[in-house]
Amino acid sequence: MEAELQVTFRALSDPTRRAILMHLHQGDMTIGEVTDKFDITRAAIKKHLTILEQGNVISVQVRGRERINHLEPMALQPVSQWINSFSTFWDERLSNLQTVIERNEKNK
Amino acid sequence: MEAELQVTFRALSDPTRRAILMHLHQGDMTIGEVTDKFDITRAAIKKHLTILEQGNVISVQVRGRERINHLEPMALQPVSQWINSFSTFWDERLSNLQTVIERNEKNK
DNA sequence: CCTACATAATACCTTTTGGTATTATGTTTA
DNA sequence: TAAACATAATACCAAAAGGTATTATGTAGG
Repeated sequence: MEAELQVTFRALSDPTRRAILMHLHQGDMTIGEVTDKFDITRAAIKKHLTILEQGNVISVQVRGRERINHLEPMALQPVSQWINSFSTFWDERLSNLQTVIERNEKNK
Repeated sequence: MEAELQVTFRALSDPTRRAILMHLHQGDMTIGEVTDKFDITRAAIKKHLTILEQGNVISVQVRGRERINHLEPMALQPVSQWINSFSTFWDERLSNLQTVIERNEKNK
């Protein structure tokens, strides 16, 4: 459990990797496509993608000679839960969400 | 904004530091008291506390010759918000929380 | 005031991280 | 099948991180 948490936290702890996740949020991308979004070499991007994959934050599908990188947002859940285990914070959030949910109900 | 996110993520990215936060969740502690919970030197603990302080995740109050370390759970909010910005995940969480809130309502 | 003790500061070492460069491998496609 | 192209693998470098050891400093209390 702690081990899982750690690989995920490690994956998220670098600004470049978080930026990659944001890009993948728009849709799946090959290594080359990801590289085009940044000013660093493909090999460096590849290293980041490997760490993201180890953290289960992305999944990779090999298609022909390409590797398609796909965001796995559910992997963020353990991190979110860890954060929410600090109850003071949790209570505060809960009341904020109450408002959000009520607003959603009205729009139905 | 990214800068703030980064210092917080950095603070959380180490297992020892997360364990320190869990201990501080029980109550404020001096450096010595925190050290007693671990098997590493006081100097190493102090370095971790400095990084936690830079991430605004704890605050420090100097009292006489002691430094009282205090948890600041609200600092986790930007990280939580970043995670929730991945909407697939968010939608899933929202419905879970709906359940939690409804249960709370019944207990009032 | 002076001694004991908690924290601070500094120097130093090892490992990890982020990156580049280069070479190899495998897959299309003309 | 050969050439072009995308990814993989390896070696290497510099900087940062995590840690210990040691010395300095400041504060409480007898």
